[in-house]
Amino acid sequence: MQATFNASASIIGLSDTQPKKVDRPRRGRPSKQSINVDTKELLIRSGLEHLTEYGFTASGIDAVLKRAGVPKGSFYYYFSSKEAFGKELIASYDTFFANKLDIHLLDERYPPLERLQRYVLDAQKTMKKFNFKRGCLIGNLGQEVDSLPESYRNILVDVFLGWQQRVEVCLSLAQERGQISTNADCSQLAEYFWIGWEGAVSRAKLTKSLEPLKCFFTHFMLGLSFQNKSYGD
Amino acid sequence: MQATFNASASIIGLSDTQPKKVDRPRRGRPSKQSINVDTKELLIRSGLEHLTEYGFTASGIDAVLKRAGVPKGSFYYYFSSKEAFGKELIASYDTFFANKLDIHLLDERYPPLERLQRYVLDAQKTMKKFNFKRGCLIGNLGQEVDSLPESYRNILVDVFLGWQQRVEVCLSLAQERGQISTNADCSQLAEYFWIGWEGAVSRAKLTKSLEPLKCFFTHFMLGLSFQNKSYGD
DNA sequence: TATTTAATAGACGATCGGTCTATAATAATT
DNA sequence: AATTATTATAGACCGATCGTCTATTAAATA
Repeated sequence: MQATFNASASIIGLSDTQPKKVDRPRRGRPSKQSINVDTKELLIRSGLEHLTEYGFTASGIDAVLKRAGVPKGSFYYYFSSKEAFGKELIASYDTFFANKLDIHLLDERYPPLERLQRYVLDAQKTMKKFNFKRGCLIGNLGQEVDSLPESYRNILVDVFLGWQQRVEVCLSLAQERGQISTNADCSQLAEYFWIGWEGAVSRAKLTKSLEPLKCFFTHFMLGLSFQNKSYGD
Repeated sequence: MQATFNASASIIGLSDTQPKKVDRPRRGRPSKQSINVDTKELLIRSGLEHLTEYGFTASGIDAVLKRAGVPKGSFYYYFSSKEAFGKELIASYDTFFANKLDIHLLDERYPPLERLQRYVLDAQKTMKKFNFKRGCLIGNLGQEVDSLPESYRNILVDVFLGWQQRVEVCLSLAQERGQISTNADCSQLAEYFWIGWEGAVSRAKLTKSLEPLKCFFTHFMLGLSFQNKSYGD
């Protein structure tokens, strides 16, 4: 499963996909040196925009194509099915998102817990930027997993595990520095973080407000302090 | 918006809706004394089963009708549209669910925080009973709200508010008894509960496991203790 | 018995999602 | 230069779904 990193990374870096045919390859076999991933990347990007907003079931191929300015016939040249398309979107999103987490959680300029907070602030900024229309692709698909191909289930679980491990590492660092008690289970805490955070993102989409994100994170951090004070030796 | 309470309450009390024509009214004008809400209730019940499992967008009218063993012609006799149907489902689910909460949270045989725990245990039992296929209708619709009629948004927000207020009352009781600090904001805590709980339900559906529910509630309760210890005067 | 009302039956059209075949444009081959 | 192979586009096509529509049945009512 090769993620098309450029396409996915662009979802937050750039403005919305415009339905322009400019710069897309012309009909016919292209020259050998011209790298023509443009159309495929455009479809992935458009797909990410749609699916983070509407989920899988409610997102039609036609809408994805229209947004990208790509004709329908091209779709099944690049992807064997909507299911396969979705898997590439997941991989792409995961690559982009895990990278984003790493950028924040491995940033040694800040203490571990502040890194987590910086990620949270980043996410808040992003949600606001898109007027709370775009949520988390993995959260969306997780919610509707029973309407999806069964093969998606394990993929989604694994993606969450990857994110969870990153947070766990960050929390363990905080633990080493004595900011969380040595008795606390950082793996459990990281799971707890993602469970609640996804709930918060969903609620933020619903209420079109940052408040749920702030509410969750505030109390999550308070909970961490408790782990520290009550279990510390 | 009148909720059909019997239909909604039955969603957990009884086994799945069977496509049986038994007991449904025959064709033609029924006798005056025979109360013929059966068909409508059957449709609501079937709709709740479908939508708690698959959400709104992925649930077709035909599937709901097939499960209930009701022919298509009847649907638009009882409901003017799928949108109107959905609103009745929400009202019905809310009535059922708020009642369930009240049963637990107002049960004076137990101290307030134990009541909340008893609700959580009840929910765990229910999710397991249905093999983690059925989640929370409101959580499902909340996630896909951007694909739904815009009128749904406020309705869903209000339903959450109602549930939140019930939990808030329960937490305030605990606060009166000194189990939560007087400084803690029970309204915020109740919001925090539902944000995280919905995330946990979604994750439990995905992983087909009780673990996320337990994980969230454990840490939520630990957080409460912290509120108590650190803010208490 | 005739009329009205309650409820079911299921055809129908518009739309849309997903797939497939045909075709165009260019590169590679000879 | 003509032929073949490859890349990508174009859009027809089928089936499913949503919502509406008319017809029909059966009981109550007058």
